[in-house]
Amino acid sequence: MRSYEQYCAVAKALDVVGDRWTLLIVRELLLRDASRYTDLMDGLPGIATNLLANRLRELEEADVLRRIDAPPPIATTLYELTPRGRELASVLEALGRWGSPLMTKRADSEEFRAYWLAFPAMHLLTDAAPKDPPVTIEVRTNDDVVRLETVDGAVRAMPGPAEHPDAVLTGPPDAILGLLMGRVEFSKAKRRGLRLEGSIAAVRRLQPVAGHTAN
Amino acid sequence: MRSYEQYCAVAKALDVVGDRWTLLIVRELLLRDASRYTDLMDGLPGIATNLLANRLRELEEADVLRRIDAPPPIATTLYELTPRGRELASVLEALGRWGSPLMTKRADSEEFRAYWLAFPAMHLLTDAAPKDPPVTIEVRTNDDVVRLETVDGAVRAMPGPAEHPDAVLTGPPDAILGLLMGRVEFSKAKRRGLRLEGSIAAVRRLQPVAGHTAN
DNA sequence: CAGCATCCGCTTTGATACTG
DNA sequence: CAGTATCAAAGCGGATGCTG
Repeated sequence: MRSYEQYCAVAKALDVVGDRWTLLIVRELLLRDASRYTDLMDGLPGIATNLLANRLRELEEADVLRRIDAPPPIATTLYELTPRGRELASVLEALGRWGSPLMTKRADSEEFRAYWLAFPAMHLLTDAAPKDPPVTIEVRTNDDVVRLETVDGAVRAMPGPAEHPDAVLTGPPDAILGLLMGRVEFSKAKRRGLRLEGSIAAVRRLQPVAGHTAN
Repeated sequence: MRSYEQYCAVAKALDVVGDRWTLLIVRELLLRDASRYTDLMDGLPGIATNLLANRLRELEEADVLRRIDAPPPIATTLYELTPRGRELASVLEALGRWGSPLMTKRADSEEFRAYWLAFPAMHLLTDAAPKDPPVTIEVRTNDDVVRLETVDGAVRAMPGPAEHPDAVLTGPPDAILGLLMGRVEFSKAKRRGLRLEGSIAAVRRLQPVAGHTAN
């Protein structure tokens, strides 16, 4: 992208990360850590392969990410954020918070990856009973599995199944997200295809932070 | 911009504000409140007039801003952010914070407006002596004047001159910003063209928040 | 197959000119 | 002042081809 040529910190930041796809590449690397080229392609449905290659080069020059040549057993290059790149987390968090009210019903055309749930889980949910023993909830959606865990009053999301989950949520992503964000009643979420095994109390421990219940 | 077609809050946000120039339009409206079309043109050096017209229409549809037809004496349309648009302040703040280390020496080609200083002043500076009586500093740069005031430990920036400033800083924007952000020594800032009238102690009350002294 | 580079049709951008 | 109209150039998306 052409520089804005403005002596302003916001414009300078956008000179680096304002290009199309750029912040979504950072999202992928924040959520999945070191990734292969093909992993990035899979997590960025719709991107053109030449464009991804260009962006990776630009972001490397801008010290946002670095490429590492994995040791012989793997034999592929990996991309990971630099410390400077990881500082973009606050930008992504603010954007995700602002975009959260737009996450209503999912259109059929919209792509989804289960690990994307880690973002709203971490930033938009808290544990309503932080003193109680931690809970683990397994979430199965889009043919993929993630687990949500309460840690010190916060909520963490990790890829893969849970060992002994307190609850298992299965169903379409918009029903699961609607329930967790308090936008959709449990009964309505069930009508949208949501299924619950285990403790509903464990699910109710996850509460949206103020300002995100509406809509 | 084409939608990313992803069921992800960050992608949804970027669908609305990810276009070129869009977040800078929001910056202008955050800093100057209701603005005329020509005011926006002036605060966005480099934008094409048709592009500004397009963006304003899109942002109005997205409930980010609204146009108000000012009463007869003014007889012009004004643009102002909606509450939803004002919530983008956190995104701009995160971007500005991240871009701040890039604000080193100003290139001759880079445009600058004095009121842009309000952003770093508000978000990146604090009052080191909040118990003491508040101070006012007048900043003259780029043929324009803004004043910085300490309020409850924070720093506020307002357009226009101060009545009885404790200090007056005059000089190029990068010297002023370098001094305030602690990146440039006072003596070096003077060599870059900075001039100080009044109390240097008043200026030293303004301290960068943690994480922004380096570089 | 992973990691690109090349080509091509289309859309967006930026510069300029023009209008009520 | 507040835009609209026009057009060349750049960027984007999709398909395909090349290399280890």
